[in-house]
Amino acid sequence: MPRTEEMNLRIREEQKKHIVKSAVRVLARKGFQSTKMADIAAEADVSYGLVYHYFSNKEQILSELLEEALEKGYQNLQRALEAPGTPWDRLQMFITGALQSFQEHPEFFVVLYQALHDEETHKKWRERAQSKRCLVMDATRCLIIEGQAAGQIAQDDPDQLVLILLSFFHGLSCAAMVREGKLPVIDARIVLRLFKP
Amino acid sequence: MPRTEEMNLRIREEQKKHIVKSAVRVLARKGFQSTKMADIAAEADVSYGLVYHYFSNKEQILSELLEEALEKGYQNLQRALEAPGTPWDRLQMFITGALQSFQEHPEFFVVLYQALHDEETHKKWRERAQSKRCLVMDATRCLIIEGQAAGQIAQDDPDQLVLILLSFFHGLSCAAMVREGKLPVIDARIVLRLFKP
Amino acid sequence: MPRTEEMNLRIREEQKKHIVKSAVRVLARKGFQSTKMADIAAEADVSYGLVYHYFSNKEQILSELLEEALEKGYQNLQRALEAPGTPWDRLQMFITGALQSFQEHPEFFVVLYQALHDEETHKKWRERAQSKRCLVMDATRCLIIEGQAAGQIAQDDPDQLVLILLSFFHGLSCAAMVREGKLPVIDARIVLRLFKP
Amino acid sequence: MPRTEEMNLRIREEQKKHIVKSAVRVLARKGFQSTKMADIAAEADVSYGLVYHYFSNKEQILSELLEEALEKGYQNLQRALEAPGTPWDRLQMFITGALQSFQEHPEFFVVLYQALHDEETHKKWRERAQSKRCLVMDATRCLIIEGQAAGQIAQDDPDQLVLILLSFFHGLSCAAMVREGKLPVIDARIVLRLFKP
DNA sequence: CATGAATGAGACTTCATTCAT
DNA sequence: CATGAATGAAGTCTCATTCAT
Repeated sequence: MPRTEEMNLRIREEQKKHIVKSAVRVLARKGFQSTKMADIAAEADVSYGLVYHYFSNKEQILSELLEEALEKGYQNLQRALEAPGTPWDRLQMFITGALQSFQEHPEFFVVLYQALHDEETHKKWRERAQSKRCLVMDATRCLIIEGQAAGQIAQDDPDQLVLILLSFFHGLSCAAMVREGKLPVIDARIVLRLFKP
Repeated sequence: MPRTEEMNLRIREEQKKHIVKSAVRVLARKGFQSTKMADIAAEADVSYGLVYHYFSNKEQILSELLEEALEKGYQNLQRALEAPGTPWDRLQMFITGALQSFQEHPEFFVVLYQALHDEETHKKWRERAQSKRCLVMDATRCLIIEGQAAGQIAQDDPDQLVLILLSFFHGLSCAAMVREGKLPVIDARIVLRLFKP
Repeated sequence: MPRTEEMNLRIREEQKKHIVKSAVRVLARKGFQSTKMADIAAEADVSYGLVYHYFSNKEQILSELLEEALEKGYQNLQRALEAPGTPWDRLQMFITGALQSFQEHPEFFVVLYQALHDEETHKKWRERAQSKRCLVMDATRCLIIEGQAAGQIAQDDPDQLVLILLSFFHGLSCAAMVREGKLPVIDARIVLRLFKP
Repeated sequence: MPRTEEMNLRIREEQKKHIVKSAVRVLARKGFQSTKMADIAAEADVSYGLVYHYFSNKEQILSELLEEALEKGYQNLQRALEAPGTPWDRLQMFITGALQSFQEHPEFFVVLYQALHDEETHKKWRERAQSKRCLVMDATRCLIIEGQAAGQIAQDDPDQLVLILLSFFHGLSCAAMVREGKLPVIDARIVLRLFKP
């Protein structure tokens, strides 16, 4: 009895997801250049020939993965921005959500930061990552300015505040990656003090 | 008549320094794996053969460079710890000094963070970098605890405070690297708010 | 459906053997240093990438090849030593067998002699080759001494007799290599005159 | 006071000789390909720049050295051939002289044999070495035939006798090279038994 | 769908050779 | 005459990718 079309489709779907999930772990640990196709295949416990069944090349894997990561990174901000409540409430929501994301999936963010900073990343992806980052920075700046207008946030240079917050996020996801699980859970209230008037 | 012994020595000395200085720039931009020897040679404007005249291989360059970076990274902390004044004063000094270092030589710190996190870095160097990082974390934690005892620093979990500060430093040096010069100068007073009781 | 496990194994087995067989020919002609991986690949009529699929580096090929050569070189002596008959009979058997080996597979012996004499050979292999040579020398010396006691072999210094015989073998295999086929077949009786009382 | 012309000349002469003498030792130990210019310079205890003062390149050193070696190798045979006495006397003289040469300067002969057998040697030199070897073989064969006619030498195939003798010489010089000094001195009378009727 | 044998571009590294001093 | 800094061609080796089964 031959496999049904549908079964094949489901197998494809699952294998692809499985490979991406494995890839993101290795990529976060080693970086794009250092990660060999064989590493990804080994982590996914499949032959490297199979990886080429599902992805046309190494870059393709990074692409799919970054797409997902960008999505993840933005969702949280969106949710916070669109939430009801004062600017302070929304800032708090953003930070809390971000902290949780980093704790849960540092790999995605580490890969994202690599793509953002590594000169070797294909231009197309670096630019997409950078433009997304700009969006995040702008949105965060707006939120801060709004909060300052409402007297809820300290009257410092918003650019500095944004830079401090996002730099902290970057460093935190790297730390979470290396010492997975052995990291203290960060209390959002401490971070929020940065913004206290 | 051959070149004098002394002249040769000076040439060697200067070329080596020149190559390391060039290397740190490229390495910070591209990462160890992505950086080709040809890239380093091109940045230093010498033939790649010459690079091998002075360093036995790529790893050797990283070694010399990390040695220097570890030194740089630690000096600032040492100075702050040994300074007179209250714990708060010393914390302020440490943060101010660190912010300045990142502004001036982000390359060194970025390479250092790469070595710290990249699984591909030769074990010897990853371990040295990690043990130095532990020293920095411990010293910072002590300073914080002292400050808390003196009532100058918020009574939060010192581990969290340390992690937040160092993560921020990491992210900041990466940001400084990518957008050299186009970054707002961070006011230490904002960062210090993290520690305000 | 993937190739069966067994087929892959057989392919591996055969390709490895094929490459070693090709390698020994080139190595005997050019020597280890002068033999490029490309030469070996060309002789085996495969890409040089494939050579690395089966051997981790050039040295590894030499290793496997020397292992085989040492085996070959010793077998003949063993057979002769363990044969029934007078010492003279056994000496005759040894010489006859050796002459035939050199005629048939001079390559192996030439490579072996290179490893023995060339300072560049990895120490491990030079030592193994030398210790095997010592075994051969010792065994031959014993045989000679036994023959002398039996009055069948001339009463000369056994060390000289051994040295003469083995030196001749060495030179002969080199000559056989260079002028493959165009060499007169050596009559063992002439060589045996060296040992006539 | 500047150096006189004559002094310069003598210095040149001596340095050249010194470098060739050093080169032949290293070349015999390592082979042409494996011998780096730096090795030769180190053995001669001069800078490698100086080697290029005296020789235009590596091949040139080999050339001068082979010229000398060919000379050495032929002289002995010439002397023996032209000596008075029976063919047997002359054969004895040849063998005795050869044995002594190998004892004293195995390096030259080893390098000569390398050039003879190594496919990588510049064609010109391989051909010169081979044609000289042919001369030696021919002369030896003549001597043997003459001896056979006189009833002094065994009535075996002269080609085999020549091959055996020269193969032995080759092997012996290699052995002498490796274990310089620790070799028993070969008694020509044993070797002469090969030719006894 | 799945495997791993096979290929070759490209990076690392060595070392003969040139040249300024 | 003498030195060693500087260069780049050529070889070793890695690994992304193709393809037969």
